[in-house]
Amino acid sequence: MQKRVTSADVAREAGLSRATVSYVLNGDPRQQIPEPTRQRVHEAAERLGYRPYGPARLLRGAKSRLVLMFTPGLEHASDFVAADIITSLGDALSASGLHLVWQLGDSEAQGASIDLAPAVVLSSARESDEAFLQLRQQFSVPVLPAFPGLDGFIAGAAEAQVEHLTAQGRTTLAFAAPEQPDLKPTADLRWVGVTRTATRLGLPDPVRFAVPADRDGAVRALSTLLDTHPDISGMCAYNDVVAFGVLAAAADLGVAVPERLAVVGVDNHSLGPLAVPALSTVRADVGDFVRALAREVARAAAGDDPETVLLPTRSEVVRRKSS
Amino acid sequence: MQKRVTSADVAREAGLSRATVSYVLNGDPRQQIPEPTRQRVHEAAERLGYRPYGPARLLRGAKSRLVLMFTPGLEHASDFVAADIITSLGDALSASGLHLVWQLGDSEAQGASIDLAPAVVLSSARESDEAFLQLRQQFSVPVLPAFPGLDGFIAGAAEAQVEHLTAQGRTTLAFAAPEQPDLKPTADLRWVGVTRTATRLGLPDPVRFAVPADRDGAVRALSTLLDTHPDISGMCAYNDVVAFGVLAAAADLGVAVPERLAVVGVDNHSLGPLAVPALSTVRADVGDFVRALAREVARAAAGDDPETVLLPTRSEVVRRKSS
DNA sequence: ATGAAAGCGCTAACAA
DNA sequence: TTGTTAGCGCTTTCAT
Repeated sequence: MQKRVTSADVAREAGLSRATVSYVLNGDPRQQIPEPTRQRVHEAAERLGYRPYGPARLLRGAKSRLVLMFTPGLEHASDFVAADIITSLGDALSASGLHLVWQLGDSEAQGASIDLAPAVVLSSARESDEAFLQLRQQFSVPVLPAFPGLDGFIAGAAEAQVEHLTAQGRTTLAFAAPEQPDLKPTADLRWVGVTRTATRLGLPDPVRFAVPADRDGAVRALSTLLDTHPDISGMCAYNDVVAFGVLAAAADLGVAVPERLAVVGVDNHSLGPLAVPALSTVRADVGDFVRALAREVARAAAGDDPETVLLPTRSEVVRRKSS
Repeated sequence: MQKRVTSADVAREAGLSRATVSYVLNGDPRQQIPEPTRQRVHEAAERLGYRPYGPARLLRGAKSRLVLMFTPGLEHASDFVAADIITSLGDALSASGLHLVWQLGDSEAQGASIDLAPAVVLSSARESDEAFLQLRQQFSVPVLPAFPGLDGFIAGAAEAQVEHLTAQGRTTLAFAAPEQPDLKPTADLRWVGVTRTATRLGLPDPVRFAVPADRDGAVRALSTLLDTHPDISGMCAYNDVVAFGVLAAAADLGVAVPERLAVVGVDNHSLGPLAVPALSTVRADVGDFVRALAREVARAAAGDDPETVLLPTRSEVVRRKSS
């Protein structure tokens, strides 16, 4: 553990005071430092490899430039557009001079919150979730939802699916739900969107069924469904991953897609175009949302009042071969 | 921005000194604090919602419990077993009281390194990479490769692929490379593994070809390949994602898999079992590696000497329908 | 234009 | 057993 290079070292090296060093390095506009002096400081800092020490700076009262995001797990990150959002949010925040870092888990911040001094905390949990509240009381900085308006977003995707299938002349629909218990809340939301839209369009009530994650299970589930409800001709999948399960089952059962059964997923998964047949899906443009969220985070980091940002509720169809 | 609750506040509330508060809260074994006093402190802290302030603690010289990991992008996270490794590494580190956080980008740490005081830094880059060196000079703490021995790991996967295909009686092989330029280095490594193993087994030289990310491009590429090299019967894909492209192209071209062409990917992608036909793949058990890496990181965090940890070089085949 | 010094919140050596 | 205090590295007011 090499000794830390401090601004005092730089000052000594440059033959100046610590104050001058600080002025130069932070470009304090209220000070007039002659050019030669600036040079001396910069050279000394360079020579010594000086890096300001964050904790001291923060202790002094500097505003943190760190944004800490909590996500339960990595799978979740490939869920909906999360990966997209996270990546582009990072970029957008950099533009405001903020740095996005990321922690797995939903609130195990106990330890991290000690060594970490974020300006803002983001959580993938809903504002009403236990995990979210825990974060609120763990941190003394603003805690924001990373995916505000998720409910409307989810329902919107379902709406787009149903409308699309209807436009293709498929009116008797099924909803393919995932089996994982932790996905239940989201799946329920999507299901509500599906049924509500079906009702609005005057379609028969859709049928909900669960698709096991394993292929054999998926085959059995689809087989049973089509046996008991032979009139079903359109399938809204919870997401593209579930849709892959449906496509696999259809292939194994010899069910022709889209002739016999049209399938639509959600999320625009990168492998969708490579499915057999290529998977139709639904996706929302989150560009505006991400930019707005980044603005919102920057505002919160600066201590300004929040402003409501919501995920889009409109999704557009990406039509491929499966529908 | 509410005023921060300090240990002085707790001391005042409890009618004690800051030192006593600190002793109690940190459970200093060298002090004998009577039980009633401890109670008073804990109650006061609880009542005020006191949380120790990290920066001050670190400034005082506490060792950071933070491990910062750099990953270029999220796609990379779905690459090889990275997602697996990262998730389980986080768990393993928690067991040692360390907290894994994560930053996208390879060295744009300029800013973050200021507000962040990690005990150890991990980078997905190779030790010889520019980005890696940059991190080394940016941080004054140990910087470790997150995927040490990646070269052997990659070559090992290729070896397993070739051996598997050979065992299936496929001796004239092709290697399906991705087109993305940033994947080139890794793809080259895999290619070397493929050719070397083929040579060792006395097979004819494999043929390398690039698979565009889009379906049409993939179809054209595969079509051309099979036209020019009609004797090819086995395909090693760079990874499962590329393998999906090959499967899609084969389906579109009416090339029977595995009868006409056996396909093997790498990574055990979660969608592999749902491909049409289910995708054979190759994967290494990284459990031991992750545990060893966690130990290594903990050791580095404690300032102990490093010990070499390497990714496994042996991969096992997950045989499914495509081979 | 530059320097001296205070203080952010915390821990630990030293006093009482 | 508990309190006093120095000092970690940094910024910034105030004095020179």
